[in-house]
Amino acid sequence: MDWVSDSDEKNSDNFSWETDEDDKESPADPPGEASEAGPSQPSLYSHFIGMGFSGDMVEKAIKENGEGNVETILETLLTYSAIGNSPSDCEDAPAECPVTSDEYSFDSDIDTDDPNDQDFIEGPQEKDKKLLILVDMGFSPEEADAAIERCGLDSSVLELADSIHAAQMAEEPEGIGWDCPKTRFEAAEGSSYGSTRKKRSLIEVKRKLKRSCLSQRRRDYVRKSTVDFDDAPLAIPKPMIGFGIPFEKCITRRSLPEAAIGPPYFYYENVALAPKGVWDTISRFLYDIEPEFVDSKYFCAAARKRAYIHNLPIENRFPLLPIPAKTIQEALPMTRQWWPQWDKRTQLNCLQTCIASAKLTERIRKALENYGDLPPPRVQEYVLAECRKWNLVWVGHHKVAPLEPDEVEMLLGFPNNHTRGGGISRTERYKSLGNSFQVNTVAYHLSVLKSMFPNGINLLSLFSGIGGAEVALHKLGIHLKTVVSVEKSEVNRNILRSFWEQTNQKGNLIDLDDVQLLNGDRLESLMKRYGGFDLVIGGSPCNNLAGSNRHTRDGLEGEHSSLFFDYFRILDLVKSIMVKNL
DNA sequence: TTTAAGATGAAGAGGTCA
DNA sequence: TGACCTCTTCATCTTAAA
Repeated sequence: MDWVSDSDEKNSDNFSWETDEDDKESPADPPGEASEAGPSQPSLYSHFIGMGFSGDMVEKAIKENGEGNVETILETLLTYSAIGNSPSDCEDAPAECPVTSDEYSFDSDIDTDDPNDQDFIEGPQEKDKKLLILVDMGFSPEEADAAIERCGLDSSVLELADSIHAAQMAEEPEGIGWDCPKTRFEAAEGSSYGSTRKKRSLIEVKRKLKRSCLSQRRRDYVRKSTVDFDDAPLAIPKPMIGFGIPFEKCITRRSLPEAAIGPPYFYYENVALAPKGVWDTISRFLYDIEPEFVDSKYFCAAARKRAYIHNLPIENRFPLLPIPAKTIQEALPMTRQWWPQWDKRTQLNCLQTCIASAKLTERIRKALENYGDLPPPRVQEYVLAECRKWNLVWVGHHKVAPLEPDEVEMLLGFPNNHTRGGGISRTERYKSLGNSFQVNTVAYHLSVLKSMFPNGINLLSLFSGIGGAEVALHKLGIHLKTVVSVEKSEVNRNILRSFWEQTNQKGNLIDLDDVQLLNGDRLESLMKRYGGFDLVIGGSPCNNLAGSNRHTRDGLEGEHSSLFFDYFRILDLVKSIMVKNL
């Protein structure tokens, strides 16, 4: 077993794969300690730099839109990228596109008297930034430098990359590419040539620009009463069974957008009932794949409405055995003797991060103690409402209680005592469990990997939490050759480490604490050492999406939930690096 | 300093009914 | 079809207790 923590990386001289290059501060890295990454401007700045935009564009876009509006900043950046320095270019945009040169002109907003804008126009700093971005895109420094010489420093990164690509096309023979499936670039361009990393990025940027125009149009016209099919938000299917559930008739075939096909496999999860438009945006970024909406009540005794976007096959899925109980009374048999006839619940609601207080259960006991087995309707209604709200179960006569952490572990499909011990408090256990995957549900989706990777898989696990993905794969009997796990919470990292040790894993566990530190160089280094990733899995924070959040339900622009864009950024980098190394 | 308790609504889906 | 209603929701913040 080889386990390496992020802190060990920094402190150990034995960490051979970590080169000195990795220690150099990249412009994509936020300043300060890794664990301090947050919503501040440097973080946003590095966030978008990591996506391949120039520093000046990012600064300008943040200045225009404010720090809080991540999606608008992104759309502005995509617009900048496509129109480059020529506002007139945007006039060639589709007629319905509301982006005018007046609104999004890049040059026209430059104040030549402003030293900041002067830096933007020209300067060594700008050249360095463009060089770095091009290198990060996968071009060699020589190619990047030659392109700047050819096109001039005023050229946009997009134009420079186009120029490099043109030079590559002139040099490379035709017919090089993936055998099957087609690459995203091939799909987009109809080319027979296997894509380079940047070539695909260009297509993506252009595609997103088009979509950003559509999105802008959507914002402008959505208030009108006319119904446009394209503008209809994603509908949540009913029943919420995704492509199917065990032992029921399932959909076994689907057509993925071609841009989504190809290594690595990926699997993204978040709350299904997010604010309107969130899943449209997530889907748009994740290669236009339709989300699979699944309620875990079909897999266990608790509801958990989640959506999953993945490019996994959906044929020949199989469930984990034994099949978990699907009713409260079967899952928690000790409650049967106390369960009143007038409480018709058979399943629990979503298991959240907080539980009911002792005072509430005391109030319920007092409300019931004056009555026999059949309290009056108003008392029943009050008690049932609180029971549904807090997932209370009957543990005695007139006595309800919140679930114990062990019971939550069991309902979510984790091993007994998975989160217990090792210094974790009861409150932290509830919080970590409330934020985790339902293992049986995820395992059902991942089960198709077992026959595809008989010798095990390399896993990049983003926002790992308490290791729901790792547990699911382990329970499926899929050997974990290498797991690069990124999780900010030390408590959660300790839980995963404990799982790794308790289950005698023989593979490598590399443990990082901040997704924002995973830049192209570091990913390439990891992938070079371990041979790439077979699966990129993660569920980014839901804090700003969840209905329970009364304070900061800000959608994907929220402080925590905007980390989705890091999932996308990292996934796109992994795809690009793997294509490049084919 | 850490942990737990208690108070804090709103968004959105879905059902019913006129 | 739209108004109205019920139900559900991977949470956050402040304060008190240990």
